[in-house]
Amino acid sequence: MMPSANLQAIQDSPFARKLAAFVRLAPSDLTVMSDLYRRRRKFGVGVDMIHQGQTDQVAYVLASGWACSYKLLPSGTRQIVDFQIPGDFLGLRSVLFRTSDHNVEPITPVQASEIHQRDLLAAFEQTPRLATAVLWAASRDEAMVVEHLVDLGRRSATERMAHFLLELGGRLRLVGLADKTGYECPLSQYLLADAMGLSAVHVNRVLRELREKGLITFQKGHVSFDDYAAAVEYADYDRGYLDHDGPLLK
Amino acid sequence: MMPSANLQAIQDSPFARKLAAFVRLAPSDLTVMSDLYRRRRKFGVGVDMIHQGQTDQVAYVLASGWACSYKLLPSGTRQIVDFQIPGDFLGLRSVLFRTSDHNVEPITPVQASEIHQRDLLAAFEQTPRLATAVLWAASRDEAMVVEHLVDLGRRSATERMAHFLLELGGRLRLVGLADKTGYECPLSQYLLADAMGLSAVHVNRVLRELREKGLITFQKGHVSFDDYAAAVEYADYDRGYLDHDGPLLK
DNA sequence: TGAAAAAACTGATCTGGATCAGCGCCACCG
DNA sequence: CGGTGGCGCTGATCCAGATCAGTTTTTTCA
Repeated sequence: MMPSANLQAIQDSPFARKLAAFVRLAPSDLTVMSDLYRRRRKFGVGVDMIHQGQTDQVAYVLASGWACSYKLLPSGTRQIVDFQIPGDFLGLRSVLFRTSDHNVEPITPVQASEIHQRDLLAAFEQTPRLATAVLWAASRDEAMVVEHLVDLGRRSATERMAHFLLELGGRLRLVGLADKTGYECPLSQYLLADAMGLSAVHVNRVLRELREKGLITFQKGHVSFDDYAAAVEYADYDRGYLDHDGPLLK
Repeated sequence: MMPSANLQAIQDSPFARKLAAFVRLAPSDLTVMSDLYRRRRKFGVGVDMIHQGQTDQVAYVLASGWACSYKLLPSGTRQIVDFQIPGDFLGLRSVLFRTSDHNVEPITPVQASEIHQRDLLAAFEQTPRLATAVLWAASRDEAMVVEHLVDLGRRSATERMAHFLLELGGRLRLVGLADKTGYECPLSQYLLADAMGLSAVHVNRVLRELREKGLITFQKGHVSFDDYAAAVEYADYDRGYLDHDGPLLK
């Protein structure tokens, strides 16, 4: 039997907090999650966690730290597809489906729980609610990639940045790492540039513009929403799929 | 018992051809697919097949015709996220996961088979191979969305167009609607513009450039590869995840 | 079969963001 | 404690692609 202190610990983990936003988790779900969560690993900055072509049947759940998934181009530039924050799955696709076609790299030192395919599938059989929650989370992550695509295709650099910072805030809020006023953010302007399809120089100017517009300030590793409502309006940010209160499925 | 003429018909369908590229399908798989494939519907151009916020537990497999999924922006512009061609699933996400967050619109008159959630899940239970094949196909579609994101973020308009036309060719080849020399393509320059994040005017110039470079010609609804190898090189097109011969899983 | 609408195409001009070249400010560390 | 490399920041210049304003060709359909 699991000691209840342990159960409390898993309940407070970013992973559980995030899934709890999608379904109401029973104590038995938490026990299963706690088992999944056991095998901890650390990654230093600059050490790829997953690289292109890798076919391992292993995924991770981020416990702490930030990472990013990206694709390299022959020109030497890269496109960051998504950032991973605590509670996020990483390599879920390569476990459920096929081989990975992009790299994942830590941005800060990372602690992550290694999850093997068979353990995940076994857990899904034990608690279908967990499977539902994980698939919903995966589904949300994909919706964000689509939103990111719209960003790159049809929004101006400044709208794009505002949209991105709002979305990141929504995700962090889900795991208790942000509130309505702002959040800590370890992303350099170079990383932002690689994600937004901009040059680092222009990222700097765009951040200045958002600050001068009185919408969002990003300085010294901290993002603050100076006028949340106006920023939402400006960026055409649809909070529906991220900002909601309480589990969607009771 | 299913008459073998019928079995032949389903085997020649784009849906079966596509899945057969991922797994070797047994006759029993084909029988199950044929059942799924039964409920045919037609859609005229301009009639949305799926629209934002819809929560129906229904998906389609395109039997003939082309469609596109897109998101509208308040500015009135739109971003096309992906095109659907015969054999493609459409709304699979909304069936497996949650509500749809984008619109799907036919580009040409479309024939599609309606597939209900319970039928799909029942089919998966009967033939796990089918489930594997469908999930692999879904996985490939997502890889394409990521590739599209890289297009928009980090490739020039001309590279982007070349990459897109090559990728489309690869997809069409999988269902027997293209060969190495080219394919029929009903996309207007306006549609291309909405997909590539460009203006229609610029799409026109980009197509001219590709023609003058001797790489790809797109005229009168027909795409032809004038120098396939050079185009692949120019566009940094990774054929790995699309162009392969024979099923990946024997 | 002829008019109207849609699509392809073109030239001229403008602009958002890239690129180039640099400065100042830490944090690290030998 | 002086050097060095990373990061934030700035001004000047350039260019890919948008926008504007059409003309021509093709398709549609009454």
